[in-house]
Amino acid sequence: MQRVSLKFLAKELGIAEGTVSRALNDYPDISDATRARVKETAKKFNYKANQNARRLATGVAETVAYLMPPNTHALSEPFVSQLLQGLGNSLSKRGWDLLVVQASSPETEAETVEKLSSSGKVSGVVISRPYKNDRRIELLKKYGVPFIVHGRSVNHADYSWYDVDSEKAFFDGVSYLAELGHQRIGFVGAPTEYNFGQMRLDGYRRGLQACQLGYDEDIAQIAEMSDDAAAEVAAKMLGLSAPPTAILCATDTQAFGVLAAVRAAGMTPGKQVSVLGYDGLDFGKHTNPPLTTMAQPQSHSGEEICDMLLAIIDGGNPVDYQELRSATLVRRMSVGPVWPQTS
Amino acid sequence: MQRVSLKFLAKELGIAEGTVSRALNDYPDISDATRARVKETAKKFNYKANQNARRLATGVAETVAYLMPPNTHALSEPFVSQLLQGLGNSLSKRGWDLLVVQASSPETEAETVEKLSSSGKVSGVVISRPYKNDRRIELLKKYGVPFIVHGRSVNHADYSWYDVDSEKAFFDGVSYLAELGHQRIGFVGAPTEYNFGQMRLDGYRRGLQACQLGYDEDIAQIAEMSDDAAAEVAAKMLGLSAPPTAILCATDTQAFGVLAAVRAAGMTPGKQVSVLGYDGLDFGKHTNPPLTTMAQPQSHSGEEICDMLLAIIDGGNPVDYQELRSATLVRRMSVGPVWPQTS
DNA sequence: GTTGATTCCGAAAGCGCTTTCGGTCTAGCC
DNA sequence: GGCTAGACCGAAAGCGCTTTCGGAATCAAC
Repeated sequence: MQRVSLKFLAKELGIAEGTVSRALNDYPDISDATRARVKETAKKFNYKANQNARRLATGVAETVAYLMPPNTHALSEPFVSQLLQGLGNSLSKRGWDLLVVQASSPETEAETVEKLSSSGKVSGVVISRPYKNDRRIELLKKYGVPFIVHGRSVNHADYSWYDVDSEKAFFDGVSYLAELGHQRIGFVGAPTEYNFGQMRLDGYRRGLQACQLGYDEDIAQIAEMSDDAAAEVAAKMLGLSAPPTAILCATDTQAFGVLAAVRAAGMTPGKQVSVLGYDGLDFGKHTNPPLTTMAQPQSHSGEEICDMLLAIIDGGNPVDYQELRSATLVRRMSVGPVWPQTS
Repeated sequence: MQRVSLKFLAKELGIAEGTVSRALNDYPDISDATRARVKETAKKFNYKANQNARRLATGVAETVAYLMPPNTHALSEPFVSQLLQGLGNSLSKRGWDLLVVQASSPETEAETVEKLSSSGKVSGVVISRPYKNDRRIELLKKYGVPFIVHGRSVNHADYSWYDVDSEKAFFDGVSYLAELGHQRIGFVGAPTEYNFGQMRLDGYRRGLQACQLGYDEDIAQIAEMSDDAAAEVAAKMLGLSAPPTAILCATDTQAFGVLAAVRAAGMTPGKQVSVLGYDGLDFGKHTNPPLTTMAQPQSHSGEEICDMLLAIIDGGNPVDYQELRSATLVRRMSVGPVWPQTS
């Protein structure tokens, strides 16, 4: 396979390399006639510019990187493929590339970001699920690489982010449960090193206060974001002398585990104890019973994030690109009014 | 931020650019002393080679692309993130990049492959879910780009692939169901334009034959790979005068829908009608009832595929890299012995 | 002290593209 | 018909790195 280069085309057409390049890139100083001629033979020989050369010459990478959260389990991170798809979609429209980068471990995340920033191979990066104080964000700011974070760290005033107001969602979740008569509302939270874990916990606590309910740490526990870990925690709560009548979960995946724990305790979710998830995973339709959950409007988050990032790359001010979406309740079967006391 | 280049380092050290480069790349003709000196100041200034330049110069892209299946729904493609994770993991160990490429539509897939192959930006590509006769595979062969397909097309003798023997799995699945006394075994298949769809159908039919059961197309239907589409098809089967007592599904996602259809018909999956899935999704634990399924050993498929691809890129013969794995049955609750006739 | 082999490094030529700069050629004007 | 403007294109520099080649320096050996 003879690589067809600019030089080749130039020789073929009998004109200069630079002219071919300009013709292909629609420079105004090329006559329509030669432009047409060039484009035609380019197509004829199926010419595709060598991206590495082009990028070296222009200095623009035309690539954005997505930094995968480390050690994710398929079940725990369904949002990743959605996001990726959206990003890839928008990017390809512009002819840009999507690089998926993975740190081998949480410790090397910072280093990974550093390498990414200084290797010149990306024009922007998006990261997910920030910690409360996220090293990666600092690095990205330091290097001046355009970026946007999917989520928010504690101090999120001076960069671009896209997030769902989960604090409010959990606040509302508690209210919703309280309106159904629940007085003992449990919480299975996500690790608070993640800011979203903290925010959801905060929302839960604020909700409790607003409803005049006390916070009891026996029924407000943090669990790893897996179904099994959540199930374990929930089982303990359920075994308490004063068990919760409803349990709010930081993620749907955890809620799946909690559902299992409730059933394992011989009770029916949605009856003796309600469970409310968060994420809005489609899978929730199929659980036993179907999971009531607070859904993130994540259908097009990838596209939106991409557009925001591109805007920043094009010179926009990051601070102008901060989007806060809100979750919506999707009622299925796992939440019901408080069950009459049986004891 | 002053970009620190080779030239910068050279000036800093008072030696030639080429020398710095060779020192960094461990050429044998550099004294230990200068090599050490170079590496030290490189680290000091946090030098990271410009990848575009390096790739242009060496001609090797150090990048592999994963071609995303077009229009996938999160629910239908949980394998994607697993695969991506495995690929990314293995690649990053070698310092390579993972490009995620998406065709905007099935029609443009070929073009996308073409652009990928001739733009020089990838050293290898992996594609998923081939069609029976896959244009992409032909193109990849034509361009001589190392690649490996996750799955197999019909003629798979002369390229590298990694697949699970789903034909056998479905054959076994039928036998398993037959042993439980089922005589009318239905099938909800995947579109047969995909070779895996065809193979699973073939396995099903072969299984039927082996068990001396007739093939009845009323209860062997193809559906799109979504829960809803499968549910619709299953509902029709269940409404037949001679409905199946067990239904085999091409994918777990479809099985979820079938489960729902069975329940909607007022029956209990695993009792009046058994349903058997394929994929082994973790989520199957949480369905109602938990889904019995044939699990792909996909835990490390990404890593394995990556290793195979790298071996080919390093000069291996593609034909030497063909891996056929087998599925294993994971028994949960959705399959049971044939239910006593009620009519 | 000359030679020959070694070791180490500098110089320079690319890789394939972009982009600036200047020059030629035609058209338009008085 | 000379002059100025465009219009259009060729030439060449450069992006940041790799790699080959040859030369200088060092060393050992006779």
